[in-house]
Amino acid sequence: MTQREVQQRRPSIHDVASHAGVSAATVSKVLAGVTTVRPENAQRVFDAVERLGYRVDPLASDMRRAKRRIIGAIMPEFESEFFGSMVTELEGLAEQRGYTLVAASSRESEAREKEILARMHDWRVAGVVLAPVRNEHGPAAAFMKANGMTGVLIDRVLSDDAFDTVSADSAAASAEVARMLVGNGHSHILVIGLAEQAATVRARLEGFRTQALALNPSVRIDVITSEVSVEPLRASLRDYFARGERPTAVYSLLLKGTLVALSEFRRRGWHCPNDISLVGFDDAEWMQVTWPAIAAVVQPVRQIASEAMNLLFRRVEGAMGPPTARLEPCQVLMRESVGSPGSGPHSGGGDRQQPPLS
Amino acid sequence: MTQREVQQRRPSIHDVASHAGVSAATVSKVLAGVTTVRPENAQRVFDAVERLGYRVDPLASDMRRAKRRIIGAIMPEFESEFFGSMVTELEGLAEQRGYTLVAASSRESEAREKEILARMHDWRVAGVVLAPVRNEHGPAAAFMKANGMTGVLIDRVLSDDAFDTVSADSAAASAEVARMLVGNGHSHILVIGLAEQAATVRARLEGFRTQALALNPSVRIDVITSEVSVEPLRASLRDYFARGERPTAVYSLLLKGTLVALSEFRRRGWHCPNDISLVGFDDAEWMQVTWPAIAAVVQPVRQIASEAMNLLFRRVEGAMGPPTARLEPCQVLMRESVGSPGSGPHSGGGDRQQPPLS
DNA sequence: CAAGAACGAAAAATCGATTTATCGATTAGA
DNA sequence: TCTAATCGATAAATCGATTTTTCGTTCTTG
Repeated sequence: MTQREVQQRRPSIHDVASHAGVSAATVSKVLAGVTTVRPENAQRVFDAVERLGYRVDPLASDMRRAKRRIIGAIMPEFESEFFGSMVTELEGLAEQRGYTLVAASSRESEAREKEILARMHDWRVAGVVLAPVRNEHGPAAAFMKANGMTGVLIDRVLSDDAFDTVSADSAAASAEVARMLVGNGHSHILVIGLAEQAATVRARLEGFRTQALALNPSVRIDVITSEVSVEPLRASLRDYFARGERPTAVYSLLLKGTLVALSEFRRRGWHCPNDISLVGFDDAEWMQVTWPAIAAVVQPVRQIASEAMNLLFRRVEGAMGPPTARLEPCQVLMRESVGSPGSGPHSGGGDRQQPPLS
Repeated sequence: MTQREVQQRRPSIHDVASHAGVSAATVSKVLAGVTTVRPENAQRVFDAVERLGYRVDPLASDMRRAKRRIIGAIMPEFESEFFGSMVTELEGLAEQRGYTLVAASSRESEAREKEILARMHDWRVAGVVLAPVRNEHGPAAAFMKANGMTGVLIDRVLSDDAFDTVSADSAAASAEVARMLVGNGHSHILVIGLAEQAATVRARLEGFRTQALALNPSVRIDVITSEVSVEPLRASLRDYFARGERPTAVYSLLLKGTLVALSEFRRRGWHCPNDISLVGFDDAEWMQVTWPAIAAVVQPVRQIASEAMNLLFRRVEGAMGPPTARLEPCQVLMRESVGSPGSGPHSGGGDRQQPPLS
C-alpha cells in the first residue's frame, strides 16, 4: 500500500537523496554539475535518478532561484501565419535554453495587453517578448518600464528608449515595392493601411512614398487608412472606387488590407493584373497558389525571433548599455498580381495566362 | 536606501501581514474568502493589499497546492488559422478560470509531442489539451496514461478508452460534401488526403464514400493519400493527372491538400469550376476572397475549444466515469469553386463571371 | 605534533504561498 | 465557580527545490 502511494506521487529530490544515501543538497549539486562532489557519490546519485525516473520540478526549482526560467510572449493574435510561426520559433528558442514560454494573445486590445503583462509580472518571468498592438509607446511598454521588467519589443515598433526592438525593415521593403510598381509604369497608386499610428505602418508608407516620388515626381499616391478595424477600411475603399477613382495599382500595408482589396476587386469584377495590380505587405502560403499569385513582402520571421531572443537573454543575464533597434531585411516577391498599367482587361497576359508546365 | 530596496522587490504576503498587523495565515485566508476572519482585520488586509499593490505569486501559490493551476496545450502547429484560433480560445478559457495556459507546438512530430508532454508533466500541470499529430493511439496518449495525467484529446481523434475526446464531425460534414458534389452531377471524384492513419481523415473519407455511393452507386471515387508530408502527395497528384485521369471534382481532406490541389490546377492551367470543381476540408479567411472563392468545410473551433475545456475541468475537479467522445457539427460552405461537370472551359459561369455588385 | 587550511557533505535557511496544529480568550453549560 | 466548547488568530509545517552555513575529516605546514 505504502509502495503504491510512493509510486503514485512523483519522486522528489529527497527520495533520490535517501536512495543514494546522500543529502538533498548533494543531489542538487550533482545535477547542477558542481565538481566538488566525490565521483563515487555522484555515480550513486545518477543511479538513483535513473532508477526512480526522477526529474527536477521546474516550479519548485524556480521558487528559490532569483531569475525564474520563464519567458512571456504576447502577440496581437495567433490566427495569422506570421504570428503563428513567430510563437513557434520563440517557443523553440526558449526551450533550447531551458526556459518555458508562456504565450498569450492580446487580441488587438491594449487593455488586454496590459492585463496579460501584469499576470506575467505576477509569474515573475525572466523576460517578455512583446509584439504591441499599436506601437512602442503604448501602456504595455510603460507598465514594463514602471515595474522594471526586462523585455524586447518586436514587429510593430521602430525604436525605444528603454527596450531593445526588432522588426522587419518596412521602409526598405516598401521602397523596393515602389521601385517595382513605378518601374512598371504605374503613376497612380493607392496605398491602404490600418492604424496609421503604428510606427511601422507609417514607415512603410513613407518608405514607399519617398522612393516612388524619387523615381517619378509626378506619381499620384492616394492613401486610405482606418484607425479602428478592417470594416471602416473596406467602406472607405468602396467609397473611393465608387467615386470613380481608378488607380492602376494598390499597395496594401498589411495582410488584412490585402484581403479587403481582393474582395473589393471581386465585388467589382476586376482582375489582377489586367484591371489593377496588387502588392501586399506580409506573405501567406495561399498567395502563391491563387490565380493570380499575389506579390508580397515576406517578413523574416526566423531572424526576428532569433534576434529578439538573443537580445532578451543578453539582458536577462544582466547586460547593460543603451537599447538597440534592429531592422531585419525583408524579401519582396514579385508575382503575377503585378503587371503594367494599360494592358487592359482583354489584352491577355493576365490571370488567364497559361503558366509554364514546370 | 532600505526604502528603495523594499520597493525594488515585490511585496510578499508577509509584507502585507506586517502592514496590516496580522499574520500571513490571516492574509491568505482573507484573500481566499474565508469568512471566519473578523471584518475589521479583513478590512485592514484589504487596505494593506491596496497600499502595497500586492498580488499573489502564482508560482509560490501553486507550490503548496495539490493541483497546480496550469493547463498545457499541445498542437501540431500554430501556423494555420485553425490551430491559431484554437490556442487563442483555449487560452481565454483557461484564463477565465484562473489558470495559466502553456502552449507548445509539436511541429507534426510524435517524438517532440512526447518530449513536450514530459516537460508539462514536470510542471505537474493540472491537465493537458492534446491535439495529437496522428491519432489517439500515439505515444503521447500512452505517456499520459502511464503517468496518470488528466487530459482531453482533440481534433485528430475519434474516441479513446482513457481520455475524453472532442473533434469536428468529419464524417457528417464529408457526407454533406458528397451530397453537394454528387447532387451537382459529379460522377468521377478525386479525394486527396494526408496520413490516412489519422482516424479523422479516414472518417472523412468513409463518410464521403458512403454517402456518395448511396446517392449514385456508379460514382467513381479515386483516392490519393500520402503518409509522410505534402510533397509526396503533390508528386502523386501530378502523376495522376499526367496519366490522363480527369475527375470532374476534387475533395481535399485537409487544408494543405487544398493548397496542393490549387497549385496543381494552376500548373496545368485549369480553372475552377469550369475545368474542375474543388472542395476543401477546413476553411481559411482567404478562401472567400480569391477568384473563385473556395468551397470549404468550416470546423467549429469555439465549440471544440469550449467543450474540451469543460470536459477537462470536470476531470480536474475529480469527475470519474467513462470517457466521452464528442463530435461537434461542421458547416459546409458552398462557394464558386463548385459547379456542374461538363460546363467546359468556355461555357462561362466560371471564374470569369461577374459577381453581383452589393 | 598541534594549529590551520582544504575538502566534502550534511544541516539549516530560504523562496512565497497554503494548510494544519496550537493557543489564548471568550462564552456556554454543569 | 469550574470545566468544556467555540472562536479568531498565530505559530509552525509543508510543498520541492537551491543556497548558505556548519561541521567533521583529512591534508599541510611550521
